[in-house]
Order: sequence, then C-alpha cells, then structure tokens
Amino acid sequence: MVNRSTPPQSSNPEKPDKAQAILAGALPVFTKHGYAAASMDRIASAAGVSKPTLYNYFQDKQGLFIALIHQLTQNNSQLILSLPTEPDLQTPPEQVLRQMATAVLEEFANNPALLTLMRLIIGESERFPELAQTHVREIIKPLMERLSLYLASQPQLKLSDPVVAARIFTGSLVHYLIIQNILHGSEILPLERDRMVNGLIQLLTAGEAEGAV
Amino acid sequence: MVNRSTPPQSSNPEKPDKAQAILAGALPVFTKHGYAAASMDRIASAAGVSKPTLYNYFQDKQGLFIALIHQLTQNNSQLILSLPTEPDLQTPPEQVLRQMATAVLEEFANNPALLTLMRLIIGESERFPELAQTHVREIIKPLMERLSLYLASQPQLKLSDPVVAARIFTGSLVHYLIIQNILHGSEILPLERDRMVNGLIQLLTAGEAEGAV
DNA sequence: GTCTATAAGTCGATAGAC
DNA sequence: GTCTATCGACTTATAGAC
Repeated sequence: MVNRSTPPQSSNPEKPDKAQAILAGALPVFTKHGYAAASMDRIASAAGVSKPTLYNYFQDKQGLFIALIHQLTQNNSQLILSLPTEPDLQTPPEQVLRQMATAVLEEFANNPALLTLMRLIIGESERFPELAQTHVREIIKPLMERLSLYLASQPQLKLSDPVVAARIFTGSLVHYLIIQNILHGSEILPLERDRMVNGLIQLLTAGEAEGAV
Repeated sequence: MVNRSTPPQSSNPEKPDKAQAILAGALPVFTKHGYAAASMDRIASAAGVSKPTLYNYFQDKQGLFIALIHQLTQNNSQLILSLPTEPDLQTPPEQVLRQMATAVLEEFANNPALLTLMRLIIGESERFPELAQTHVREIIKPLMERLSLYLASQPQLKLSDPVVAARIFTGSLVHYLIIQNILHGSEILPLERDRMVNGLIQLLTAGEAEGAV
C-alpha cells in the first residue's frame, strides 16, 4: 500500500514541474466526476502523461487528491486574505461591508473553480475529514477572525456579538451561493445579487441609524 | 444503458413494499460512500436481497439513487413544513424565531441523516442537478416563503426586506451546520449553539428596540 | 451466479542526460 | 556506461448489469 520509491524531487521550483501539470490535469477530472468516479487513467490522459508517471509523483489516488485540494486551499487562502487586508477605518462600514460582499460574490461568480472547491470539500467531507478541517483552519477561520475584528472595531454598528455577526455575514453569502449556483436554484428561487447584499448590509448596519444618541 | 423490463410496480402503497426495504438498505451505503463508491453488491447485502432483485425494482444505480433522494426529500419536506405551521401571531417574534432556530439546529443535531442528505445533495449536485433543484423546489423554497411571510407579518421588526431576512436567517443556520458538523470544524472554530442563535435573533429583532417611536 | 468492462496499481523495457 | 524518468502492457479485483 505504501510506495516509497523516491519521487523525482517535486520541490524543484526551477522548471515548471511535471507535478504541477499532473495536478492541473487532475483538477477538472476530480471536479467533474468527484473523487470516487475519477479514474487515474482519465487523469493521466488529461495531464498528458502515462499512468506510471502519476504514481511516480504521487503515492496513490488519495495522495494525488489530497495534494490537489491542499494546493487549491493554499491558493484561495492567499486570494481571500489578500482582499480586505486593512480596510480603511475611515470609510463608513456599510461601504466596506458592501465592497466585501460584492467582491466575494463576484469572485465566486467569475471563478467557478471556487464553487467547485467548495462542493468537492463538502461532498468528500466524510471520506476526507482532514481536508475539510484544513479548509476550515486555513480559509474560514482566518476570514472569520479578520471580519470579527473589523466589525468589533466599528462600535457605531452596535453589534452585540461581532463573532456571530461575522458568521451571519459569511453564512448568508455562502448559503446564497449554494442555493443559486451549486444547487442550480437561480430560476426556482430567484434573488438578485444586489438585493441580497443590500438587505444584508442594512441589517448589519441598522444599529447605526438608531436615533441620535 | 436503459432497462425497460416491467418493474414490479413500486407504486403499490398496500403492502410494505420490498422497494422500501431496498431503499432503507441503500441509504446508509450511499451516505457513507457517496454515489460513485457505493456498490450495488453492498446495497443488495445491506438490504438483504439479491442483486437481481435490486434490478427488478429499480432500473439501475441511478434510478435507485434518484428514488432514494426523492423519498428523503419528501420526508423532510413534510417534517420541516410541519414544524412552524401557524406561529402564534401573539407571541413575540423573537421567541418564535428563537424556537424555530433552536428547533432546526436540534433537529439536525439529533438526526444526522439530515446533514447527510444535505451533503449528498451538494456533493452530487453536478452529477444530479435535477435532484438539487428538486430539493430547492420542495424544501428550501417553501421554507423560505413561509418564513418571509411570517417576517413580513411582524411590522414591528422593521425589516426592510423580509425575503432577504429569511435568507439570512436560514443561511446563517445552514452555514453554521456546515462548518461545525459537516466540515468537522467544531474544535477549530468553536461557537456555542446558543450564542449563535442569540446573536442571530438579536440582529433580526434589533429594529424593535429602536427608541420609543 | 455469471459476464464483461473498467478500475487501481505494477513491471519490464526504453530512451535520453551526463 | 549508468542513472533515472517515462511508458505500453499487464495483473488482479471489483464494478454494474442481467
């Protein structure tokens, strides 16, 4: 079960590694068929290599899948965390939050690989619970902490619990994406993106409007 | 690929159908392994029938899976819609909403099959998009409409957009379940259920506290 | 129970770099 | 010549379907 022939050092950053080519070829196969139904033959041909080469770079199917998800997680971690690095503490929070929400929804709309990653991680969360946890640790948790800190730094919002508010903000957007995009519900349960964002922002910033205290 | 031998009418509601036994046996196999990795052999032995019997009652693996998800959808549709049939318009909305939220989270906690169904539907939403859409149509949409109507009937909440508020309410809870339970994030990103519910209710009912207008 | 297809994973030979 | 990445062909097991 364990294959410990020396994998041709995949940590050589000089030439565009063949491991990268394999991962790039594996991505669409896994995302289209799911883990179990993705065959190593298909992945090999998609990557333009032979099957033994696959096994030269990755121990087995699981190892390849784990490496792929980890890479995607890394990419998206950097991507997500690079967006609202240090929101202007000057600009009004409703503007910052609206920018964040719109940016997230647009990013997911323009980059279907993100939706795919979400679907894969959820779908395979029983087979690969450690991958799901890695995703929580590397992406969701930093995002949530950042958002909580920002919300807590805006006392005029009068949010009683910024941690929960961050969950509500993120959860509403993720759930919107799940229904509209992943579950293909946009015709069955239509809801304009701007309407969703506006309603969400209004709810979160309603405390501000509370009289002139 | 298409099998049109007469299936012993599985639409006979008289005798506790053998189709029911097959579906009951198939459920844990599909939920544990996912669609692709669930084998008909395993399903047959789990259901206590022979493999030809499977194919006697269901056209093929796809047909069996679709029938299973449809049945689960039906069950949960009735279950979910039976809960807050006609919330007392007397009792204060924060109490009604708290009851709803707690009931939903407890129902999912006590009934892991619901989480499993959610995961299956999301995970197989590319392979079976029509199942995902059925789920939206039969469960999510009625739930959302009911909730929107209730929220709209409570003008003192001052919700500018009850439709979006219903999404936020549901989305926050679903996202909470996804992170804590499906992605196994309860240790990585802990958040007490009551704290989540309280924060959510507080945000939705904050408009009420708005001064004495 | 049987049949056929296809899956994951392996092996011996090859071919190019130094 | 040696070393090593590569590949076509193969084995074994197990899948779906009847």
